[in-house]
Amino acid sequence: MLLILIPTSSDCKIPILAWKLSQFDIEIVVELCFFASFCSPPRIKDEPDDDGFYASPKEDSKPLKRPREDDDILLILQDSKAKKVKSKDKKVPEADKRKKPKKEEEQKWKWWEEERYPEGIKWKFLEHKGPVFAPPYEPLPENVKFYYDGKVMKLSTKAEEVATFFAKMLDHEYTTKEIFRKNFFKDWRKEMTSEEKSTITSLSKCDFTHMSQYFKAQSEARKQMSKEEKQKIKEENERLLKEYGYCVMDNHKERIANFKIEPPGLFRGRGNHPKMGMLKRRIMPEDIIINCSKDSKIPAPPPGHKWKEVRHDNKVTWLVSWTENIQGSIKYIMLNPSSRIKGEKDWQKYETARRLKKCVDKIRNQYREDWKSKEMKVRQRAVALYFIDKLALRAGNEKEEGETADTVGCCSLRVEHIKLHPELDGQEYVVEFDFLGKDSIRYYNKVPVEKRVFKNLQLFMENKQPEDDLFDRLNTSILNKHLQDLMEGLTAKVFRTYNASITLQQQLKELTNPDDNIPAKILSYNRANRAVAILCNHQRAPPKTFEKSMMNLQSKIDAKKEQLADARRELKSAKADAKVRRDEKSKKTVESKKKAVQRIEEQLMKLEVQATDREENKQIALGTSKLNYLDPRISVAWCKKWGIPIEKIYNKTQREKFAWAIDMAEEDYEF
DNA sequence: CACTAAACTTAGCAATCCGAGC
DNA sequence: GCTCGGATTGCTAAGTTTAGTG
Repeated sequence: MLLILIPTSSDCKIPILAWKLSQFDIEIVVELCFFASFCSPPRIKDEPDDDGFYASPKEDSKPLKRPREDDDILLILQDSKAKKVKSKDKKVPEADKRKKPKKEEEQKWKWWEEERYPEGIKWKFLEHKGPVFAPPYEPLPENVKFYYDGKVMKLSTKAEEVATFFAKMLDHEYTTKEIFRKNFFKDWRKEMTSEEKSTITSLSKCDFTHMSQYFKAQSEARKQMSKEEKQKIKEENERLLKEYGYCVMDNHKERIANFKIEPPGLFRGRGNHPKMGMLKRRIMPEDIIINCSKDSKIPAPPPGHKWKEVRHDNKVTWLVSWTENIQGSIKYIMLNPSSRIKGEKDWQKYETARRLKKCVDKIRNQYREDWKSKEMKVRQRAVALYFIDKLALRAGNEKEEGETADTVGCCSLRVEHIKLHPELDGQEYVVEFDFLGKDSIRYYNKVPVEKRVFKNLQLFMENKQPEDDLFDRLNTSILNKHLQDLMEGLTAKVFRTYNASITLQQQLKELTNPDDNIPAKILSYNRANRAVAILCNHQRAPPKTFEKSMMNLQSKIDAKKEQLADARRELKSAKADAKVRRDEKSKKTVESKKKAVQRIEEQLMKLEVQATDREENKQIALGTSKLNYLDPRISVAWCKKWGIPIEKIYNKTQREKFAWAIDMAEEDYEF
């Protein structure tokens, strides 16, 4: 198929083209959206309305995709921004290729205006300097003592290093925990000489307090350092960043996210982790796998050392990897979120969620049907999916017992995690959830559900022990396979992304009051954001200084109120004065007093809004959803629509991460 | 199909930074 | 200039999903 489109004004033609194509090939539509969204204001919302692909039963049976080999689409635009869009595996005559704008280079490279690589290929050229290793251990000064059983004991360097890890944590509650102490002691002994091992047989006889004091003094000293010294450290860090913090990927210099190797220390998992206190060992060059281009300058290992391996795999995005010793998992050094490779993926994630939007109704109807299935497996799948959709639960992979904290997600819920209330507080069929999720954050919620769901849950729980799986015929793999059949690229987490983003969009619509001033509008934004955070259960520990800071803010408000009262009094008397005198000067005074009152009113309002916002945010973390779940184009569009500076919503880092969205979304963007 | 390894995203907390108010 | 406290950044653990294997 060859299609040539010559629009007169680029704005209106794209959707029409998309419409026509959509009847043939979904993939192409996606690419066109991509295209449409950069060549002119994104008009994705104008895409054909759904039913084409999903809603109509007729379309349903048809394969979503047809072989791409036949497709060769070429768009030629007359406008200067001409770009080509072609199907991945076909060549387009070289002559038609227009040079990308040169010299726009590094400053702000708009990777989103470029063609994407074929599936699987992550880069063509990659060069970097390798990782920065943790600084070597510096033995304690002679005068800092360790005591065993009341007596001074000089430790070998290795044993001492591990001891310092413990000493540095002495104030933490977890050094009192049995598991932590047991794990620590076991691993510490492995680092001891045989004499040390035979002497040090009990952790409770170890006295780290002197060491601990020394470290406290050290960190105090660090705070007290002179400006020059601090400046020097800062410069050293900048040098390190400059040298190791960037790589070259396909002609562009890109920021690396974590170029420093994690230093050794004691592992402290989240929650009740069975491995807490274990020694996280020092990573050496011999542990490191380097990934880069064959034809790049390969990073040199530190003198006297070798890399474990150097490979050239452009099917992956990481630059460096090593295996960590606590869980035996692999750790990676990868690029910053502002990089092309992360940004594209992020963008794609939201596009997948938007595709779900088009077929979510159908999927919902489907799982509601499945609640009635005669197959247990299907019913369980359908109820689980309902939870994932309605409550934004995570998928819930099974975990190896004893390796990690006991936490669950949807598929791994156990009978003990829910309670069924046929009636509760005047509501029917209430399910009470109470479990620890990711990071051992508690999920607690009472949710009225459909009668069918309730009955199914009763069925699933029959003859089971509290510690049995609620969905015993289901796991994430089964669920995701099913989802894949419902929509290409659909997995459990897409529901979280979709529901988060659609909630933000809908809440913004509902909460934004056109007459509000900017701070009040931002409060509305934060409230919409908060609704999402609550949905996703993004909690935080109330800041330690919360109460105090609230009090401070309140006193500021009180002060401002007084100030306002004063200003009003002054205005009043000025007015009275002006009435008597009737001269220019007193009129001017009235004006300026009026202005002052207004200014103070605004300040007061701002403070009050701030107080409300903070109070409502006490235990809610907004960052996670903002960064990972909310399509940034929704926020950008909202800002444009209401004239809110984007800086009020996204800080510098966030603006870098979302540069693509800030550049392409217009005020009419719809998720 | 079950199992595991690998790759990549998502997560909360602690350390650090930085600017407003003294 | 200095200090306090909120904002930002860094850190790395803990998830999800995919790919590979027998």
